[in-house]
Amino acid sequence: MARKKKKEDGQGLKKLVLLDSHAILHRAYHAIPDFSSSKGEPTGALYGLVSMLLRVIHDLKPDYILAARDLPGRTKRHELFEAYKAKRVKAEPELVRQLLRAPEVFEAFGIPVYASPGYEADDCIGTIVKKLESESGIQVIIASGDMDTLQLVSPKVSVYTLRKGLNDTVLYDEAAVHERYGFGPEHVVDYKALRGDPSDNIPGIRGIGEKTAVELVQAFGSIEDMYRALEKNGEAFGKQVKPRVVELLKQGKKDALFSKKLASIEANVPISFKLPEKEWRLEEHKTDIATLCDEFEFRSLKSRLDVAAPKKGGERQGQASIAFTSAVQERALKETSIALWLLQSDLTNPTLDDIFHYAKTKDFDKAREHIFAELRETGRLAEVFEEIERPLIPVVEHMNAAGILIDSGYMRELEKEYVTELGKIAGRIYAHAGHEFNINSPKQLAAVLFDELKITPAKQKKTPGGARTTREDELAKLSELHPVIGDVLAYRELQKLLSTYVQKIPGLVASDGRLRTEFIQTGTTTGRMSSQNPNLQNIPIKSEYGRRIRRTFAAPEGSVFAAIDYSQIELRVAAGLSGDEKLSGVFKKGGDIHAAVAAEVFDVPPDMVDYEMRRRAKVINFGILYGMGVNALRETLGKGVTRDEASRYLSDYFKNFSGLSHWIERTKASAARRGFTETLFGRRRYFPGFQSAMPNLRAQAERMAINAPIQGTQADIIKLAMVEADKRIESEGWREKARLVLQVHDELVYELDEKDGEKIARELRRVMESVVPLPKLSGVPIVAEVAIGKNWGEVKRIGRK
DNA sequence: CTGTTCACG
DNA sequence: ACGTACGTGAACAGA
Repeated sequence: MARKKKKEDGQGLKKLVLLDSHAILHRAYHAIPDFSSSKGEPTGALYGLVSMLLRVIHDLKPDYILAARDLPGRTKRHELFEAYKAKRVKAEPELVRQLLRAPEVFEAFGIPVYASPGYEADDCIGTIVKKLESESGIQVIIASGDMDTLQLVSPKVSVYTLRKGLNDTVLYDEAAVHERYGFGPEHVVDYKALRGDPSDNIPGIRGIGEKTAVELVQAFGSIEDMYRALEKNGEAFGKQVKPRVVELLKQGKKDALFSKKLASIEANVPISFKLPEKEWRLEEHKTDIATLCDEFEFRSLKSRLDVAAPKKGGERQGQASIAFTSAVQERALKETSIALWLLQSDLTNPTLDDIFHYAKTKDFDKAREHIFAELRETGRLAEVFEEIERPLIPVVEHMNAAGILIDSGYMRELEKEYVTELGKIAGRIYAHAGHEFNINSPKQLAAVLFDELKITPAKQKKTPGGARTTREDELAKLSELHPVIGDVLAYRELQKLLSTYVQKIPGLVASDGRLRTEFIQTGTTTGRMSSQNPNLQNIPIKSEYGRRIRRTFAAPEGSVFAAIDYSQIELRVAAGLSGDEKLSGVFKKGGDIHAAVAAEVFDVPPDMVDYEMRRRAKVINFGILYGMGVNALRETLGKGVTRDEASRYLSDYFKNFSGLSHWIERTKASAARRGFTETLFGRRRYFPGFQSAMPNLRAQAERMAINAPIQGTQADIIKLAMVEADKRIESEGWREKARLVLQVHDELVYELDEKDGEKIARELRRVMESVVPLPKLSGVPIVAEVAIGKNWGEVKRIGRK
């Protein structure tokens, strides 16, 4: 299977990997700063280099490997521009020591290194690439620590680079460059010419940032074409480009043309390049690499090489073994980083280095042993690992791989509409202000509102940094004072939705139409998951403009979405954990929890609870979950509620729900005494700073200590539900009919076969509701609701039947 | 790179 | 008298 796939991918081409040695070393040096051998010699950059080489060999399975490097001394670019790479000349001695030893690594791997005095590695790479492009049958992949070589991408050339840290790699081919920038590789230099590149000291045009540069290149292509358009017909140009930008372009023409020269990679470096006669084989270099790993004390890297003696035949045997051990290693790294996170919940998404650091060893096997031994000592944490986190790994992997279908056409419609609307609102704001300014700048906005328009808040709130705040909730209080406030609030909402979602998502959709996030199992201190690149756990819903964004999340032909969410799960958990009889009683009886609590707190019969009473009860209910104090409650209730009233609400609440009140006190005390809190299933969160003398810090720790077991138990429950639901899908034979696509803390979204959707959804709900045995939560039932629809924005509740 | 703001639960 | 709600990720401005 794997072999066949490989052939199709490669289309019969030989793969050549071209490495930028120093770029990788620099990157690795900063990612792993304080790695050293037992003799105290710094080895982080070298470790990163070897790790990257092994990764490249495993991921790309090259037929040839070459490298290029810079030589010390002035380059052609220095002659062009004195400041060029000024920031880089002073490398730290720890890095220099490692740069000097890098040739040993390439020697061991049997990789030839090209260099030419006066030229940079990129230029050597450019030259080699150009020579190879005319040669048929070779596919080139440039492996680099930065994005400088993107301009070389072509149908036969792609760039393999590190997104962040050392483990997250990405492969840019032409389509990926288009996806990332909205223009092709041939215009990457034009983009740099405008925007500049601070890390390379390419100036660009001051005042033009990423966004403007992208727009200009998309509109005009090369900067030469752009300036031609500007000079030939300034009026037409002015219609397309903001006056401010036109002015910057005129002023900065010299800078732009010069920057383009600096950013351009040369293809005429005098090197005698010839394709090696023999293809590169891992098998032939294994012994040398192993010796090198011993020398540098890279035990875990050596173990990636350390496989059973190759069997006869199969020319790719060596590489297949590496692929296999690497997969095993990755899984072991996962199983281990989760364990570490359970022990140290503040250490979200721990890396290999965190593991080494914690276990005080660079031997992976020893580190793993150490961490799991500690986990077993705590007893219940080991259970959380075995029962919840470990079985969850494949479920999350599947969810990440599945992605979710996006209706890109609809998204583009939204973009047009939002852009138009935003323009109108901005126009009104400028009219009020009497001039244009950057509404996105809190500083400029504050100046306009508070100085120029003289809008005076009753109480001028400050940001933590001391500036006058322009936060939504503070501005909302001023809406009666000036009509511009409403426009500013509307502008903010739309601008946020537009830039964060509507304009961002289409560029992230893969060629199969699906958007893939990375759900991180260890992403929070409380036990919840997080989602990134992009974050799909904060897709809007509250406003109509926001809800329409959810409508672009679509079920494919023949499928429906089922969104199954827990109903008031945190409050139920609080009732269950505390065992508070009244609160538990309300949940056992069923019905409207906020109204029921209002009846108790305001001491009226249930049918006398009005809208405002229910609203206040709801605010208090949520506040309790976060350990809210009197002042925060007063502020959140709003509507002129006084401090005394707020204080009375709280005391009435705790008088009524004394079980909850006692639980809160017990939890605080226990956190202070033991240094951690525990969820229903035994997950811990540690509080190192609980003993702080400063009252505000202590209060903050107390609030966290109340919230952690509640939020954490909720996380336990939904994670367990994900595992159990997956088991059910397997045992019922629903693999083809049901797949989990999203988890949003209290909600699971499945893509279900249209015909059996309702049936399957009801069963999954039952699974979600039954993962916690009733007595475990003082008899408080866990309830989930099912909603079904063709897209995420239009799911409709279905009954229980 | 930090501070501010804001989307979600 | 006061800086007081928990947990995230992301865009943008400005240094």
